[in-house]
Amino acid sequence: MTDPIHGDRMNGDPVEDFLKRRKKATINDVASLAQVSKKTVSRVINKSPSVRGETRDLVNDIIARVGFRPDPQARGLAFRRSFLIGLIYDNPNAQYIVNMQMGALDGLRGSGNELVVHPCDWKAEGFLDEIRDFVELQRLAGVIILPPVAEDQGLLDLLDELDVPFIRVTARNNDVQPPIAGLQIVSRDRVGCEQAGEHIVGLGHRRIGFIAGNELYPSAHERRAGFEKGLANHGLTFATVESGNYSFDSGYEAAQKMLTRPDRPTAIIGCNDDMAAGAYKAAYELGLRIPDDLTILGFDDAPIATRINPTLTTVRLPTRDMARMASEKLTSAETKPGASFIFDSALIIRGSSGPVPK
Amino acid sequence: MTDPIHGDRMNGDPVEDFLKRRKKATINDVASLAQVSKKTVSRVINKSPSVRGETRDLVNDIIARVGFRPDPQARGLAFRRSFLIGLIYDNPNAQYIVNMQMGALDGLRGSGNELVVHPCDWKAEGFLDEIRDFVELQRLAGVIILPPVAEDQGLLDLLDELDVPFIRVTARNNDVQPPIAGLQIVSRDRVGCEQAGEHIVGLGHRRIGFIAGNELYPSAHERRAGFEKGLANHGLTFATVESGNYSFDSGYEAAQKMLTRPDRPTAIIGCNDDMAAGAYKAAYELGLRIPDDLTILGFDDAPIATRINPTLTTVRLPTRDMARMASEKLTSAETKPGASFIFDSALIIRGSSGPVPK
DNA sequence: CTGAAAGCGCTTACAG
DNA sequence: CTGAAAGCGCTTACAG
Repeated sequence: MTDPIHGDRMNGDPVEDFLKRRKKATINDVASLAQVSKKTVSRVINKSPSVRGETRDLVNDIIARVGFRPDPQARGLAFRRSFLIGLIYDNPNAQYIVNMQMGALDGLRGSGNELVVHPCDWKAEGFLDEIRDFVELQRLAGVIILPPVAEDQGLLDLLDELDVPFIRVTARNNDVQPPIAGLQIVSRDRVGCEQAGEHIVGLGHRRIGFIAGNELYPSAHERRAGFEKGLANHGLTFATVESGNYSFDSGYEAAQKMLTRPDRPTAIIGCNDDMAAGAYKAAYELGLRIPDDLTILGFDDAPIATRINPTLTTVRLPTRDMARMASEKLTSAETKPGASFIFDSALIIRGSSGPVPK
Repeated sequence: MTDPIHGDRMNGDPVEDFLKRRKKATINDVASLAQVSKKTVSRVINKSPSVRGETRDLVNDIIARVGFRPDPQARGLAFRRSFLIGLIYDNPNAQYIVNMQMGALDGLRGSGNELVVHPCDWKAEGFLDEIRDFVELQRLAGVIILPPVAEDQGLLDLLDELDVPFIRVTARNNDVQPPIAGLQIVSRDRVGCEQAGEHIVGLGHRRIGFIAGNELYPSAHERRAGFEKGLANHGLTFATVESGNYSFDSGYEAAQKMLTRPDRPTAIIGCNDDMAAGAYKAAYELGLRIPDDLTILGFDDAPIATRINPTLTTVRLPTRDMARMASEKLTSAETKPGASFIFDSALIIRGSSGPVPK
């Protein structure tokens, strides 16, 4: 037995000898141990079909035994692109961001890509230049964009120009707003909101107030449409609507206005949990008990939803799953250009919604 | 004027000609335009002192005009390390994580490094192997470790072995616990907690309950020591202590126990905001008003602190600044080995602390 | 199906 | 103070 290929059966096995040197294996080591050219090893790494099965198995065996993993920097240099996925966002919701990061990482696991986070100031001048520098210099393998930046057409055009694959996360409903081309993860905020609307009507509420979000954001538009649909299913409309901007303070102020009117609503829907929590504060200050005197609903199922008293009835989106899908589809060769992936929201009933006060 | 070096004064300026090709400049382009070797350009990039001032200025001028930025992958390949900083953590506090990321990015800006996030499961088996793979494969330029993983001696040993620079964020007080070597950002949780202890004693409270964190965590130990010091300054000790684990639920249960006793405390301190919020829930269910019937304090100044009613008196740490310092010191050549950088916490008085009930 | 040569864009080690 | 050669660890383009 002096077969150099099956050297493991010999004394002085070259693979064992190599391992004794305790050095990280390179493609050259694998090539020489397998007695093929480095190009062939490269083909195996990149799953080229034009490698004889026997050769492939031999090379893979050596790769496994020496623990070879191709250097992403060297590969990146030759490929003219890195193995880095950029995550671009300008969003104040910390739990949302962390969920998205976790999900994106879930989808990247085993792909050889890493996640580079890139919070930004969407409204700053020079925003696009800054993104251009980032994407070009890092030669990103792909970009995931979160709302609301994901609605910036200028950014999308830039990424197209830079020829970097990207995927957007959005609540945009292409039946309502002009569709945007390209890969996207679409949340149907409307679905759970309609359930929520039905829910409070079912509890007997008839005077229902709504704290709106900025309707330039698809999420705000879709959520409102969903809540309205839920009411409309029973012939109702909002008794009163105040504008908000998704912030706690704006929710507080909007609720104050509604609750200090003589015909105050018996239920208030916030377009997100933070504004709903602001409505809690207004109710607290006015001595209104939740849900006995006032029902409140939100959207997001943020951590705060289960930490305020009573716990908040809200609508949840599978954010982590959405992000996992985003990174999977972004990095998969099978993904069809322009594909959309849809996720539904769902109502979560907790303690803040109760029967209409007599 | 046919001076090739100051070609910009001629017709057919070579730099202008190059720019017309609209291709990203490489070190070779800069070298040929500056009529020096690429090695000299390399020296300028890397701020080698052994370059004649005149040559350096000329090269820098060309670099600026063609917008040359060295390719991090190529540089990384030659340097045998990347320009990536890893952020390793296993921490459920989303706002804390986001703050740390923002701060770390603040400190990295302009350094040419990017931030690769690496949440992990500290208690999973194979944790260290997974970190080893990550650090080795990416050839990280440095690692930032957040609590509580930052207390894992096995991890620190591994990073030492891998010879990657790292810096820890910790609440560990080296006067109390055995010191850990290496770069560290140290928060003095004790300081603000002592202020907080003084604060409630000053409000007249004498029966004070404490919801502890896991005292294996330096933060939990230090905070407790600080609160106790604040009381001790006035000859007081905790009337009752319940254990907790930093979770909302554990705070809720601990507070329930304290508040259902006949000699219930008039003030409860939670070792973090989440547990304090749990105490709110217990108080809410028992019909106790805050702060009229019960004073509550927390630690963190998490988002929830200003979203619950009344707003929570708490202690704040400059988390973002700490992280900025971490990445600055980690990547700076001037940083002395083993240096510590100290940050104090501070009391923030809000609506949840009031005079002791009569 | 496989390989030798050249190249990705930088730096190190060595000269001078 | 500056440069020509070799190399980092991969892949592309071309042959065969």
